[in-house]
Amino acid sequence: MGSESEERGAARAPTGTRDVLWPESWQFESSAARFAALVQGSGYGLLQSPTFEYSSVFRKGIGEENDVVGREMYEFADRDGKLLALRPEGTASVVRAYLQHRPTLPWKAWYATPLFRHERPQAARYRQHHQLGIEALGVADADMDVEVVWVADTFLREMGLADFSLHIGSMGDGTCRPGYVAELAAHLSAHRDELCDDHRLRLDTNPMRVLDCKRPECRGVTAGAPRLLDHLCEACAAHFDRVRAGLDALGIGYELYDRLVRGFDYYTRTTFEFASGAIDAAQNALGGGGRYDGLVEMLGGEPTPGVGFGIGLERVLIACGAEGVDLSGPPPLDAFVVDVTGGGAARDLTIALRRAGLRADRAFDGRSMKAQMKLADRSGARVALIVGPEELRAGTVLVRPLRDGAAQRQVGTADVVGAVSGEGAFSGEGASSGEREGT
RNA sequence: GUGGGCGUAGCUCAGCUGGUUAGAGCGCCAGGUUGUGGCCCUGGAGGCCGGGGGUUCAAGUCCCCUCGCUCACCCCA
Repeated sequence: MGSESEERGAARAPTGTRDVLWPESWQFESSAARFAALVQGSGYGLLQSPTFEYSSVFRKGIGEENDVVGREMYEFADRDGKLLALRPEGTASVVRAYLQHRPTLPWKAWYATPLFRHERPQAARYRQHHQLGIEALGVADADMDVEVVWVADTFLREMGLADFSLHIGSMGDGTCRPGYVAELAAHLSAHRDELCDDHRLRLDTNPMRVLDCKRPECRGVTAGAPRLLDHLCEACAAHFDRVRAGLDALGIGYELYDRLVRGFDYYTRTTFEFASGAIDAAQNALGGGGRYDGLVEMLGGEPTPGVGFGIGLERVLIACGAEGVDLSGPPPLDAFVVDVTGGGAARDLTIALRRAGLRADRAFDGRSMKAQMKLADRSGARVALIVGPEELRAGTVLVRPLRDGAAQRQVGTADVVGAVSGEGAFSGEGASSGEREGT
């Protein structure tokens, strides 16, 4: 243990974390960009908030007896003795920011953030992972629940996923849940001896957790337990009906889960989860969310409704891999400059290309032409721009296409940018938006 | 927090019942082609065989400890 536990040798990333190198990292930035486009196009604005908060933000919102806050949170005192915590989930921070700045309601915010939990790592589970999420505060309308589910569902589909299912349920609210929990507790207590070891003990702190237990002992008991959905008050039942009607209207399929209990205390009414059918691991939840009409109050504000979701980016990408989704790679370079005259031409030409809005790179250290050509090939560039003694003398550049069989040709130095553009630069993106001033 | 599996070159791995200078493929570098990538050929660099201790004439190979990775439980994205 202790600070000297690291063995001699290369430094390494902390347990449960990982480095994502190029080009794999492209999947992260492109997915986040896709998400941003979707939510911004749906009226959500980015909330950029600190990665750590005062611990109380999470303790009050998530619930002390929840593992995420009780056992897994990275919590520490800073140099001023303030108790801080690295963000273990996304929603509480958004609500805290709302309370601090009081943006006009309804407030629709989105975020992309790393989350930290000190768990034992395993497949598809890390100590630092990334979530993309949205939160809508100040709207009680069931149609907002539907919108939130639609956004999540749409994002997953835009990522190319198809093999996943949506589970929805309702947690009730302050009117109906207490009565239900009492009834559930009574049922469970009557069968206390039949429960698994863990839940025999935890039964009293949070009876609803037992519904989540996968052990056969608990399953046996909960199979005959009173169902939450049968105990919703009129208002909650009507809300849930409207959510379901909305999903039906939008053609979003789902399965009803009468025992869907999300981990955090703040949920009320609608809860939902997306589970991948493709991930070959125990951790197949892609994301989830729900309504949390009591959270603002729990953190010290007036009663304010809210609903949102968080999606695990790593899991989405794992699911894409499992489903064989062909995630597009990064756009290739337009040109790679090969200079065998000392490097001065490469220096000037490369910068000129970049100033013209082209994607360009070059070789350094005066490597052999063969070595530079290998780098050009490996870079993925569409063309190599070769400058040798002849070109230097003639004031030209040899434009050599690398991706197709087209013939190479000499181009005057002043015309290189145009020639490279003409080879199909930016063919995918806005065709003529690349040019700046005419140079 | 609990349990299982595994730690040999940058990567994926081979090293039989312990026996001399530890191997392959890929990747990398160089040369074959003195102005040209992708294919091919040749050569090269690169390993305290995770770390420590023990058994033995001898350990990458056996034993113990430790660190790390990994999978599952728990919990969760």
